[in-house]
Amino acid sequence: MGSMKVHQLARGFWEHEPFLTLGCKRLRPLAPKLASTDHSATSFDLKSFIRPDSGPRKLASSDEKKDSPQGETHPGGTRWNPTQEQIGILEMLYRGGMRTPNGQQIEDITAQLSNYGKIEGKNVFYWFQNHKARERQKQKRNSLGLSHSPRTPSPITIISLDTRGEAEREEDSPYKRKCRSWTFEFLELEDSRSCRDQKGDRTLELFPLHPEGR
Amino acid sequence: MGSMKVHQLARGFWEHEPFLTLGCKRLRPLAPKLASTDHSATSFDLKSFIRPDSGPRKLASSDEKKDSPQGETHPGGTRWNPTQEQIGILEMLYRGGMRTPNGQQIEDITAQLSNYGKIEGKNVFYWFQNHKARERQKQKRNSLGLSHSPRTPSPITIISLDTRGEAEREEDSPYKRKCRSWTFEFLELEDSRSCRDQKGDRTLELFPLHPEGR
DNA sequence: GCAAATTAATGATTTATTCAAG
DNA sequence: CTTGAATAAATCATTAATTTGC
Repeated sequence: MGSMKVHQLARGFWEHEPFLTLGCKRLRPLAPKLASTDHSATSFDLKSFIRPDSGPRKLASSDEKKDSPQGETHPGGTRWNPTQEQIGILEMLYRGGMRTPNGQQIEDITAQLSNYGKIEGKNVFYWFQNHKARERQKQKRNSLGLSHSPRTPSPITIISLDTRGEAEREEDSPYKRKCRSWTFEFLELEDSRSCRDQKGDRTLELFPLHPEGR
Repeated sequence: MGSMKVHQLARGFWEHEPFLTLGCKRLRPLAPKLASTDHSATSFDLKSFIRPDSGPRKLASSDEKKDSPQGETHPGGTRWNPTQEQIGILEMLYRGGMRTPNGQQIEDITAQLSNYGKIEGKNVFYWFQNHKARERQKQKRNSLGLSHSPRTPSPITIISLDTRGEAEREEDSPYKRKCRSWTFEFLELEDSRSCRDQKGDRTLELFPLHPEGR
């Protein structure tokens, strides 16, 4: 089950340097970065030298005054670390029926949640995506593992938030046309910690293709 | 100001949450964000989370100033209709090796392509996504159906679209970590946007729209 | 008791699939 | 049919829990 990956090392076929590679210092000789499925007992873990503070600061000007000294929200500032209040509100909204908020809704939610910690719109977006997906797979697993009682669809808790009769039942309808207006931020945060260049070993997925397809 | 009635008939867990519908008040003394163990009642004004979705998706397209040089345009604003020049440039970039441009690159490409017709960043993003996927599935189908002659990639034609020598040999590697920083556009605003206190210092950037946009 | 090593959760990206406009 | 647009699934990567050795 699943997709097996075949590492094809056809390094020569697509090996055409498209652009003039210059200045790209990101090309570091990092370790091969073995796949996570590695089972060897090599206790060589190299991810434990990320010192939270006083770490190797970049030689750039220390202009990242963003992180407050308290660092309560998320010290490192790498990825969003939600607070309990934020999670609570998000879960409540989820239970209220919200599944894929649009841009306006994300804006509002973000604005509100920012009172409890640093947060961005994409965090809200991702949270809903992940939560929805994981709830679904959890339910599926339960449905399979547990007794096959497909009844009891869910203990719906429809909290109608006065949507003026728009109904807006955002149930489990897959593939709904929602026009989410979004764009990129163009910030290009090229931090040294993230954005690892990660030499990509070509892997070709051989997923079960459809019989006829379309 | 709309008096949001909150019919919170949840299932008991959130019964005690005092939801203050403060309406236009948002100045909050910066919640202390206590430790995660704290579970105090978080007051939370759901200003207008479940906004009634703004039925018409036409976002104020009153400015039909878009006199397309080539007639290729999307008058109603339904979806992007690329011009030949745009497609040509995009294909060149693709054959040059670009697969998943980051925010900066998308910005550049969009800026360039906007000379040939209306375009947004997301169009560029989607184009690369779709083109990559469809090239792949086409190739897969070919390789499976019969020993089809492999499309010779042809000379690569260094395009170097004014990107100041941005190397970025983005090959056909699946799952590459790219730090694309993006946010939503949040211009779905119609009426009833009353209390937009617009902190401004929030993390969402709300960068000004491009001259070609909207 | 603490800190490194390991594991479990989950945030963030990319790919696959689907829908609908033209 | 072609393809832009959007969502779901898969997966990578980082952080918090948890375990383990001292």
